[in-house]
Amino acid sequence: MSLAYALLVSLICEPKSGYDLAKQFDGSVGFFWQATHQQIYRELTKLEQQNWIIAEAIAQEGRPDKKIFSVKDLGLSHLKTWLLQSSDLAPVKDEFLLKIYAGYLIPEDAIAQKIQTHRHRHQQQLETYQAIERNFFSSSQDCPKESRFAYLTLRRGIRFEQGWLDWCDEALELLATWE
Amino acid sequence: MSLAYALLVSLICEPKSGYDLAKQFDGSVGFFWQATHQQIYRELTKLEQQNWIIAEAIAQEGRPDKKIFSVKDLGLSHLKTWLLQSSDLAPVKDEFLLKIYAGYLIPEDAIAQKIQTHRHRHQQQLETYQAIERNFFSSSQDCPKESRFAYLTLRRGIRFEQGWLDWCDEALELLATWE
DNA sequence: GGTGCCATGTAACGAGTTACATGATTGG
DNA sequence: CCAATCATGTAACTCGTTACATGGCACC
Repeated sequence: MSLAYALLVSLICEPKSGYDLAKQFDGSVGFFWQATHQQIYRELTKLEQQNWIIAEAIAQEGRPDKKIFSVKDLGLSHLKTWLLQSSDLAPVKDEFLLKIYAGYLIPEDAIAQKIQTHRHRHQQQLETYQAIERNFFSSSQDCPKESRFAYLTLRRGIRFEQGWLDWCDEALELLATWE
Repeated sequence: MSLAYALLVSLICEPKSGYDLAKQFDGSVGFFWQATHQQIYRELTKLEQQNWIIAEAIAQEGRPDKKIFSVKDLGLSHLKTWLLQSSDLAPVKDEFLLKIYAGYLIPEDAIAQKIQTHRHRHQQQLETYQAIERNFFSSSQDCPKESRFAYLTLRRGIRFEQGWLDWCDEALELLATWE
């Protein structure tokens, strides 16, 4: 269900095709919602049937036609209703933590290695977020109105990654003292 | 796929029934992996067929029979192999962040209200985790060997919730200065 | 007498994944 | 010439959710 709303949010910013949506789900909205292109096409078909969005076929030279989707009034009003509803906390589903939990079953240096690798990946993700912060939100003061809320979510991303780094350091330290 | 391993991890600690597993998925393993009882029963049937686990029927007076599952050698070796494999970062899938991102579509005080509610829920979750820390891991020094890795995951939970609280405070402050 | 716990299960559906398919264009 | 990008789609599958079903026991 949320996928539909994620698509609407993205289409409101700017009408685009299924292909564009699939790509965009690597950045911005993609930082907190993911979908494959098959899921997206399926959902778009449904939304068009329900009259929440409308497609406009754009002929292109030397490439396949594009179907550009825009949000209709019906879609927008459903989206606003949904935005006002309260949402439960997102459940944590983390394979890595499951592996740590069962860590006593494998050698201790394998665990430390795992945490190191994990730390490195979060480090990289943090750098990605920080680059966005530098490029688009140089000063939180003069943040343009439209992107203020996007900035809030970016701040969450940065804190999230930093939190992981801190945990990795603590975990490695604890492991060392326990040896 | 991970569900199977989550079940194995729990069954290794202590053999139990599908019903017990479903309940237990509220605590401990349930903090980072969830499943409904139907998913669990379905998966247990499959694991038994694959010879990864074995069931023992326990007759009970005045209640339905119990089927207690234990992990077999085949299951344990598969689990260990899996534990050593590296895992990707868990994708963030968060409806709340999606709503914040689209926050410019609804009144600003509704957003602040949302963040307040959200903060309160994370506050409660944090207290749950802290209670566990106080009761079972009074001092990280004398943490019993078996629960050391569980303690690491608990520390992650605590940091995660604290991180949300900090973000909520920052977000509310930013909203106030922007008004 | 109704609600809730114990314990297991079926059925149907919706969401998400993986593989396959097409066909033209651009770049190394 | 091969791979990648653009752009859309079908098919088959697994994973996850919701509803329904049974049947005895304990508690208020």
